[in-house]
Amino acid sequence: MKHTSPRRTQVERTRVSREKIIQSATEEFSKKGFRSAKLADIAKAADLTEPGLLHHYPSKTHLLMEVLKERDRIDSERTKAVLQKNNNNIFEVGIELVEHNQTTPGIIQLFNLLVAESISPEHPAHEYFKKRYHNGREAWVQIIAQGQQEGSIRADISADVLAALLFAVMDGLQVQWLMEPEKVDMAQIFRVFVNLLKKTEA
Amino acid sequence: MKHTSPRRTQVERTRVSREKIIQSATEEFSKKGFRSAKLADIAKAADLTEPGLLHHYPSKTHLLMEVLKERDRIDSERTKAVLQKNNNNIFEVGIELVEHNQTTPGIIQLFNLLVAESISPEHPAHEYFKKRYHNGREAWVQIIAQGQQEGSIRADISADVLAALLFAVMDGLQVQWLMEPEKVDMAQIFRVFVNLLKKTEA
DNA sequence: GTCTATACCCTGATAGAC
DNA sequence: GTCTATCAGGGTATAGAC
Repeated sequence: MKHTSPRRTQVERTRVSREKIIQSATEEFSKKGFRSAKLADIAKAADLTEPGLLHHYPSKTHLLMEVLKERDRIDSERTKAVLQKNNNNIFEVGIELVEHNQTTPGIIQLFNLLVAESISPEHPAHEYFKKRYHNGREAWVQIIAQGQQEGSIRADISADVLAALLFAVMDGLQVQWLMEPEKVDMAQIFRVFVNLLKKTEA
Repeated sequence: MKHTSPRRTQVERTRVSREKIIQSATEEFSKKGFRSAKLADIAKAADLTEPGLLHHYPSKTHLLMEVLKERDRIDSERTKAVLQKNNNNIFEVGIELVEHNQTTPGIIQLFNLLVAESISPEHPAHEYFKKRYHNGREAWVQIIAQGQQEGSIRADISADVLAALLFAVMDGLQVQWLMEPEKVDMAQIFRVFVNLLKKTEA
């Protein structure tokens, strides 16, 4: 009689492998960026050889794109949940996002590094990040404009400019935090900034 | 009789070569970052072969360090001049720096990319940028604290936090600007931010 | 100071067996 | 689906002539 207990279908095996690969790839890209991360290292961390990995993702670039897609999926779910929970309140939404970011240094470094790399037009993720930044700013402009209409956000500065500043503060604090994690409390500093955006009594 | 007109001493030839090398290296590192910039390309742009370049700077890492040293020299001179000219007025100093940055996209991208790469402790410029950020923030803390004592800067937020925010806004705006140069006016947005720091009438 | 030639390693990707 | 073997290409750095 055949021993059957830790049996897996082909599809399951594939799913498990791919999950491990994406996870390892995310880590390696976080540490080294796209260009200097090595397929061999990613494969090793996923308990595979290089050709084993390439069976699932035909090239390094494909792999990067899958990593980004997966992050998008996770992040957009999170953001949607936070927005609903806080009823589009910019103050709470922003703060909650920053607080959450402070628990995932790896992911923050991944984006920080890939954004910098991808400024060159030849970079495989160039268009991806251009769009991401554009859409991200647009989304904040909407939220801020809404807050201005409702009277919770100061209206003496345009929503465009406020969104750019908010975005800039988030990005900039991340760099400082990655440099000196123990000395920079992103969430605390961000809270102070958000208070600067509140409508002051006339 | 010997023809002597475009004659150069050895020392002069060396100086000219090195200047060209540093300039080319700065450009290549700006475009590709340290890890994926190629010595051959740098050499070519400086009208040299690779071994010709390596005669002056024994390794890629040495070359990077010289590029950074040179930028430091130039930047610290500039900053000193601006500080004196504006009598340590944080508003004018910051704005003038941002305005100047907006004319040198290459340099901004160089630092943006190297900072991101150098978060990994193994990166040759890791310590360099850690120090640079630390010192940079310290310098701004001093300037801001002075402004608070003089009564030009709001004192309801600590100088530490204000410096972190100022630094963050500068860095963050740079990324947005590199992404969409035509859509982001760093200086204009920065001016708005600086106004948020001014002391409000009681 | 600069060159040609070359050593040598690393890396992404392919071929083909199991 | 995963492996071993291997290739092709590119990258830093050195040796040694001029």
